[in-house]
Amino acid sequence: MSLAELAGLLADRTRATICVALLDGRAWTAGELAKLAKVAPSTASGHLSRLIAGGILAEERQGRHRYVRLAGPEVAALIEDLSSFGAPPPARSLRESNRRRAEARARTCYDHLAGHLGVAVADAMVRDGLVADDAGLAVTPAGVAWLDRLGIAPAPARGRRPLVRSCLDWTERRTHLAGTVGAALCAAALDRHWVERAGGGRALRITPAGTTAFRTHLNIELP
Amino acid sequence: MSLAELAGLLADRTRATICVALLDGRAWTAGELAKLAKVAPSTASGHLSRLIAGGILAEERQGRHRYVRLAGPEVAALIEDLSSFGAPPPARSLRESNRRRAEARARTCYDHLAGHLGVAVADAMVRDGLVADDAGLAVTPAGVAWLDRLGIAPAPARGRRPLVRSCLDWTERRTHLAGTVGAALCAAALDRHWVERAGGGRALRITPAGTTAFRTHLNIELP
DNA sequence: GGAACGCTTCGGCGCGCGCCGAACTGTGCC
DNA sequence: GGCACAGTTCGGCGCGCGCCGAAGCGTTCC
Repeated sequence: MSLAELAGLLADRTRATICVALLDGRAWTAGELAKLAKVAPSTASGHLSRLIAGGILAEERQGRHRYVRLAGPEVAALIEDLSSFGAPPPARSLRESNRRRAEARARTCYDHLAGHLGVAVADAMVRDGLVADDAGLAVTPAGVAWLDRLGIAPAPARGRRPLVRSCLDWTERRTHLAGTVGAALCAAALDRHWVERAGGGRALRITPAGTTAFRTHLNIELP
Repeated sequence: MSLAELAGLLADRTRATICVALLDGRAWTAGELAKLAKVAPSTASGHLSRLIAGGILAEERQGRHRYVRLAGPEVAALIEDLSSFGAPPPARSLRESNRRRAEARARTCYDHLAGHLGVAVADAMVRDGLVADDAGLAVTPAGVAWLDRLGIAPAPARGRRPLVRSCLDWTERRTHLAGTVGAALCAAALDRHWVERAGGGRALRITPAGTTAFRTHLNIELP
C-alpha cells in the first residue's frame, strides 16, 4: 500500500466521516454508518469493503449484521493526527453545535478521554507527579502506585504501543493522555460510571459520582 | 481543512511522490520535482500550488526559481507516519533497487538520521544511558552532558516540538531518534562531515571520519 | 412457509480531476 | 536588445470513482 493509496482511502468525504465516527472506539453496523454518512446502504457497503481491504477497519460478522471498528490504536492515532492538522469546519446547525459543545466538555478519543475533561486529567496527573512530561510523557513510580491503589491495571504492553502517549486535543489545542494507561483510565471511568456515553456519539456525560471521584483522586474541580 | 480534504492532497500519486522527495528536508525547485515525478512542468506547478494552499508545503521564490519545502516538522512526521503504515511497493529497476539499498544503510528522515545508521545511533544512546526509553523516549542527564561535551546544542523548544520523539523506521521496522535532539545530531553529523549527501536523494554516505566518530562517541562499529 | 430486514452485487450516470500542449510572463545572461 | 530558460495559465481530453436504484442473498422472527 503506497502513501497515495492509503491517503486515497481517507480522501473521500463519506469514508472520512465513517472513520471519524469510529474514533469512539466502538463497533458500528454498516447500516448505522450509512445513515450517519447520509448515503445509500449500497454505497456504504462498498466503502466499508475498501477500508477493510486497506487495513483501516476490521470487521466482525454476526448474523445479518456487519460490525466494523478501527483496525487498531495505530490507525486511530493516524486519523486523530490527520484530523487535528487542520482547523475543523464550522458547525452548520444548532444540533451539531450542541453536539460539538458536549464533545468539547468530555468525549472519548478512540479509547481514551479527551476534551476539557481529558486535558484536566492530564494536567492534574502531571501536577501531582503521577506523570512526568519532561521531553515526552512517562509514568512516574508515584503514578504506578496511584494506578495500583485505584485498582487500574493497564493492559500489558503488546506490540509497540507506548504506556503513555500524548495526543493533541483539537478542541483544547493542548495534549491529553493516550497510550495503554490512557485507555485503562478511560475504561475504568466508564466501568465505574464516572462518565457515561451521551447522545450516541463520542460525547460523554460526567456523573455526580464522577465529579466526586475526580475531585477525590485527582483534585479536579469540575463545573 | 477537513480530514478528507487533507488526505485528498496526499491521495494523488504525483503529489505523494513530491512529498516523499521533500522528506529529505531540503528545498527543491518546481522543475526538479516535475522531472522527478515524470510530469509536465505545468502539471507540477498546479500540484505545488495546491499543496502550498493546503499548508503542506512552504514556498520561497528566488528570481525565476520557485523553491518549495515541507511546511514543518509536524507535516514531515505526518507523512512519515502515513508512508510507514503500509509495506513499500517492490523496486522496479536496478537503479531504484540500488537507491533503496543505499537509503537502507543511512538516510535522512526530514531532518534527522534514519536507516541502519539511525537505528544504530538510537540503540547505542539507549544502551549507554543517554536516552531512556521506558514508556516513551526522554533524554537523561547523562545525555544532556554528552550532547554538551560534543558541542551539540538542540534548538530551543519552539512550539510543541518534543526534545526527542521516536520515529518508526520503515526499512528497519524499528524506531530511531527524531525531535529537536535528532535534528541537532543530524545537522552536526552533516556539518562535521561524518556523513555526506549521496546520489541527490535522501541517501547518506558515511565518511571515514564518520566511522571513527561514531566508534569514539557511541561505540558503534559500522561496516 | 412467509414476510421483514440487513447487507451485497451490478449496471448506469455524471462529476471531478489529473494530464498535456500551447501560449504567455518574468528573470537572467550575453 | 535579444535569446534562453523557469514557471504559469488556459483549454480540452479522458479516466476514475462516488452515487443511486433494482435485484438478489442470507438471517431472523412470526
